[in-house]
Amino acid sequence: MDYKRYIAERIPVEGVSANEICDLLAVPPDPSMGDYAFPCFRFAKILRKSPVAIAEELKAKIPADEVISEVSAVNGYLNFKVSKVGLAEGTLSRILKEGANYGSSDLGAGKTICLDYSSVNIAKPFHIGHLSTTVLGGALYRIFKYLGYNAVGINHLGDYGTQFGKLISAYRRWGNRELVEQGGIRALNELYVRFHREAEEDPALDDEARAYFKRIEEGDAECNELFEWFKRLTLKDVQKIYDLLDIHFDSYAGESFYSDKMQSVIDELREKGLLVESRGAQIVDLEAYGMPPCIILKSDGSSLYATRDMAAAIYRKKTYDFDKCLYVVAYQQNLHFRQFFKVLELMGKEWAKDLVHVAYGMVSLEEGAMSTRKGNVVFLEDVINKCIEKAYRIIDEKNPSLENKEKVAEQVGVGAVIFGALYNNKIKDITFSYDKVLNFEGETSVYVQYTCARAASVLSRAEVPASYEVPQPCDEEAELLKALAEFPDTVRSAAEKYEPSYIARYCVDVAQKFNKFYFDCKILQAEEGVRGFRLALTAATLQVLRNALSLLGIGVPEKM
RNA sequence: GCACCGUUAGCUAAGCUGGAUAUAGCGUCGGUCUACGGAACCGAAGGCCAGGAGUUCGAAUCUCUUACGGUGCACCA
Repeated sequence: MDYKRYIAERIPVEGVSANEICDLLAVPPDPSMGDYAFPCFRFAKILRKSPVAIAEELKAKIPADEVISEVSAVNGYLNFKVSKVGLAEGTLSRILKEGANYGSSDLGAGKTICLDYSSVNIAKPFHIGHLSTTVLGGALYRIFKYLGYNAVGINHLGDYGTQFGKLISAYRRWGNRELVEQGGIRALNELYVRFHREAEEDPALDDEARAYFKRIEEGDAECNELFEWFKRLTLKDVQKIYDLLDIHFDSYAGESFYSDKMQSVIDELREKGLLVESRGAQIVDLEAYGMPPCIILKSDGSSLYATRDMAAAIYRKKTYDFDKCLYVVAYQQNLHFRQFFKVLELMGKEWAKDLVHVAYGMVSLEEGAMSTRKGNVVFLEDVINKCIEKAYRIIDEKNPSLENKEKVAEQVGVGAVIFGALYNNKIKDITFSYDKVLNFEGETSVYVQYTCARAASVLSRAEVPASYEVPQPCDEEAELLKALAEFPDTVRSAAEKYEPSYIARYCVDVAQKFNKFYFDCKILQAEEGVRGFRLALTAATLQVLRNALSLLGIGVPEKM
């Protein structure tokens, strides 16, 4: 049940609706003060009474009942305690009944949300700079699905541009079939890095690359065949990582997919009189909006990123009729998104307001920024493998007899990588360090998984009885119950704010509360009349943590 | 120069639409301790919430401003 709502309906303040009161209800800093608090300060002026007096008067008007067990007036706050037995019964029965669906809803029924994330570049290996978009997008995708939305995951492949001319040039000069077949994407990357190194000495290489790219565009069979091969290799390589991270897409329509869909955008811009010539290029002037112009066509007549993105947005609207379209892309591209969103708005697309740039902070190394061209990158595959290895070593040491250690080590190691990327607000920059990712203590996924393993271990020794008494919960139990009851709200606000970190932090909060409970209260040896309840509480905790972690793409081993 | 973002304990961070003594983890020091899994639990030390001004009964939170840091600003994506 909704306690806030229940309480709000019983607070009689003249001229203030239950809805407004509900919004004002807060949670006191210390549970001993109460479960909910109503601050009376802002009514002092209207009612011409002191907040303390208002609280006292309201208190007199609210009788305790089977839900509200106590009302008190303290320093202008009206504090409420709710019946813990009621809280326990309601929360536990709901979680155990709904199971894997606890926290889900039909909030988004009938609505479609497109999510553009990960967007790998062909022939470039996945490095830790791609982790955020992939893992954030993947989590949001699952969260929205969980809330009943029709989510469309789009991997907007970076498969268009002169860099592919460079790649073909490098391959022709220094590569061969065997080399690339054996070395895969890393071999391609080395060719690419070498091209840049040599092009610094010999600028003629750049001309050659441009010529090759032109041939791709013109449909030259040989060049396109090579390019398709590079594309296949990249997707195959990256799929390994997507499998580990539990990432899925419904569409792989990338930049090249839109190469024949840009002309109509250009025509429309021209028709609407938005396109003007400037310094030889075709632009949309955005000075009135405090932005530099959005370049639509270069002076040589070729298209740009913004043009393709607009074509893609229009295509997506037409194809999916989305209610929202999210772009999970680093904040460096902030201006670019503001520009092309504005141009679409100027074109009269009323749905331009539904385009959202979900910006996140950048990842750098302790030595500074990463650069694929210069070759100083940390490959995601290496990071994941190191984490899995470390997990394996620890399992081997702590629990040598564990079955399927490899599988468990994978869940633990991969979980650490995902969790590390999702634990903080997405906008914050991250300095990557192995020490941080490989830390398995404290506020980490490993701590949460360990908590699950403890709960699962208890439950493997005793089942939750079909019916059980609910005693007056102690503080540790009550705190845990309150946290469990919050899960549906947490999922909703994570979706609203596009912040999977809310869920990650929630997991740690629940785990901490469970561990406190676990330490202070015996479960299996509890006296009759308490044991069933504690088993149910344990089962409910495990269920909620499973649900929460699965939204992040993290698995829960039974034992570890 | 202009724009956007950030600045909270030694380090890494929470703090939702302003509300009661600012919250965790790591690290440090001390304790629980022979267990329903110690990858745990408890306690201590550690803070002019970058500086200043304003709005308000009340500001880490809102506004303005300064400083520092990051990012972006015309034919790359």
